[in-house]
Amino acid sequence: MRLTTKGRFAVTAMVDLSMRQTRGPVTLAAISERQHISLSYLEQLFGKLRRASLVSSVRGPGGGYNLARPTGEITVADIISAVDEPMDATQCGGKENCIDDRRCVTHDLWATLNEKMNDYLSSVSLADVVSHQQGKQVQVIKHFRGTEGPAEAPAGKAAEKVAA
Amino acid sequence: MRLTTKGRFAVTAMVDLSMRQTRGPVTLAAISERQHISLSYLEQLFGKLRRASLVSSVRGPGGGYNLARPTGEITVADIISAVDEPMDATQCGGKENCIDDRRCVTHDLWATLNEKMNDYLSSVSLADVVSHQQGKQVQVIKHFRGTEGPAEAPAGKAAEKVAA
DNA sequence: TTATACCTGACGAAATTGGTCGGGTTTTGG
DNA sequence: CCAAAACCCGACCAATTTCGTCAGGTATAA
Repeated sequence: MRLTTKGRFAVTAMVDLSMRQTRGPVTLAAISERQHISLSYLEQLFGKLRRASLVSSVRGPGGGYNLARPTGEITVADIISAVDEPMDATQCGGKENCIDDRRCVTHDLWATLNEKMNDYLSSVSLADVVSHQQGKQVQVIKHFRGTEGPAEAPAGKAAEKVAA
Repeated sequence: MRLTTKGRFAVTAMVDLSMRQTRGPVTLAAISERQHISLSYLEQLFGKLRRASLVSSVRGPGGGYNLARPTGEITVADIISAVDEPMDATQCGGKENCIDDRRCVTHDLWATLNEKMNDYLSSVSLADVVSHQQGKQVQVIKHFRGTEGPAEAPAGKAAEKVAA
């Protein structure tokens, strides 16, 4: 899990998409204009997002992008790991042939920290970010109640956290 | 708060230092050998760590580095922000002249997320990492400690915090 | 006084970032 | 049918960052 401006662009674009998609597909051109991200860069990012099944595309005039899942089921971690390839960080490349006797210290160290980071970012959904962004706080969760089916653990937890 | 391999090297080195410093200062050469990080790169990193008052140096033979504070009082966030200059991310550079009417969306969005990230990494101390690393599996962290009050304040506050 | 070890700055190759360009392909609507 | 809208794709590029080398310093214990 790497955290760079690239991931930020992606999350920013996805938040924009979340807030507009109520009326059909959203074009990259519109996102580009609103968020001041170059169209070509957005195309690269959304190519990855599509391949990661986070968005779906509609081609032709009137087309654009839709979220592939409800906002409550897409996490910040999903987005970031879709566009930022994971940094390997353990120079032994996952093997256990590190010269040290008991696996190089970095192994478990980063595995643990990575996991923690991922846990956290996985607990923040697009819905959380959007609702907070709109100043409405937790209201969005109520909105979803009937239509969403059984609420997932991460989303619900995140909602509590934001509410707290 | 950026998260790259550079920060990982720094944390790795600091963990190594933590585990060895019981018997006097630790030389960079020793860390270099154990963690397979080049000596010159370590010197750059420790220059920053020293300037951030996270370590203190002892020159001359028998010298090396010591932690400037007990392991429980140095957090992962301290280390990372010492070596990774913060990513600015809001292309308006903190100004409010973003072309959008109501401050570009990225502003409050990243201020909030940044704050959350920082809260988490600030809740993990070197002592936590080391004890977990040594297989003790001490119930890792008491994280989620602070985040109650400030998080939900209207966006302006978070922005201020980051700007400060 | 010498070896140890920190300290500093300049320099560089490689990767990443953020973006451009020039082409496609699919689909709507006139 | 045909043109325009929009996604799709790969090559390419400047700037920056990453990771590291090199060549010197300076402080200090032995």
